[in-house]
Amino acid sequence: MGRSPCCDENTGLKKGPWTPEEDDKLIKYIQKHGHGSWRALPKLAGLNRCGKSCRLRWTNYLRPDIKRGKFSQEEEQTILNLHAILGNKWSAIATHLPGRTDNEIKNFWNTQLKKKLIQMGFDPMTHRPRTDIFSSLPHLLALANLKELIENPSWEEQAMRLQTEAVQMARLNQYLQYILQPPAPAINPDMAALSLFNSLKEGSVLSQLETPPAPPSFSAGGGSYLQDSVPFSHLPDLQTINQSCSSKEEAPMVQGSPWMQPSPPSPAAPVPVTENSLSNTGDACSTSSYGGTQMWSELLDDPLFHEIA
DNA sequence: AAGGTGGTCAACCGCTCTGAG
DNA sequence: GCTCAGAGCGGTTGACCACCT
Repeated sequence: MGRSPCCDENTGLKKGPWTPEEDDKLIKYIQKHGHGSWRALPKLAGLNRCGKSCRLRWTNYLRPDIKRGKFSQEEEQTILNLHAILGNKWSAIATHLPGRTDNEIKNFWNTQLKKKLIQMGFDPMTHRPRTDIFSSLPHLLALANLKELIENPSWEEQAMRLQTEAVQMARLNQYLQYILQPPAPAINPDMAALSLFNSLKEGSVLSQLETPPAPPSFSAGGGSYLQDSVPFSHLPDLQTINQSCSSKEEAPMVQGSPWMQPSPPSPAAPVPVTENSLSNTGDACSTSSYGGTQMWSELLDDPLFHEIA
């Protein structure tokens, strides 16, 4: 297979913007003969262009049924709806918007709709509330630390504190990698979570995110206690994330995720496995959400996040 | 007035898909 | 079933323009 040779060959064909004369030739030829074979068209029409270039010029610009100008509210909504279903299938989306070309829709999406969604706090790929907090956590924490550094005159204290927090963050990172890695290791992340989070709670930045403290009264079945006792318990269930992410539509987003890198078992000693914990096939799926939307929005409403932002 | 910056959009690049031989 | 040419598609680039400093 591979690439069409027509644009590959160094044939001295013209590139770049089309002149009105070229447009005129192309329009007249197609009106008279139809486009037929695009490859053959340039020669027949007397154009020093490759067929591909002619096709693009015609379909994206010269076609008589092209609708130009701003997208209407309805069109915008249609694009959003279709993109949520079809993803970046611009040509498929274009078939539902008479007079609009895939290129035009693609440009509109990239320059305007995408930004709008991001500003509204939605992931433009999944159309769901953004949940990439973990990926930006280090930056947020750095900002938080910077803020404190500026406000607090005691550099020695700050240095000590930062050092402690660095260790804690390293452990947190290790933990996150651990619970998000593939299921192979037969360990129970819930126990690790309890241990690690308890150790992180005192005096760390994490404690600022905390929900009211609760005793670690968990059942042997594992899992449910997290909901009650762990600072991040108001976040969505990672298993739900994984189930959601295993769907074909979202899968590409997690390929090669750093969260998937195998990592040594957490020092916060895991305990034998339960069936539930095993299904945690782990990727961050970091930019998407699902049933836990509300919980995420609660987190996002946390004053700390606003303060940092 | 000049230079910098950001947004828009036409056009290109390179890959995949499709159908004929 | 395989190969190849042509068509189509999505991502990216770069020219142009408007606005800002």
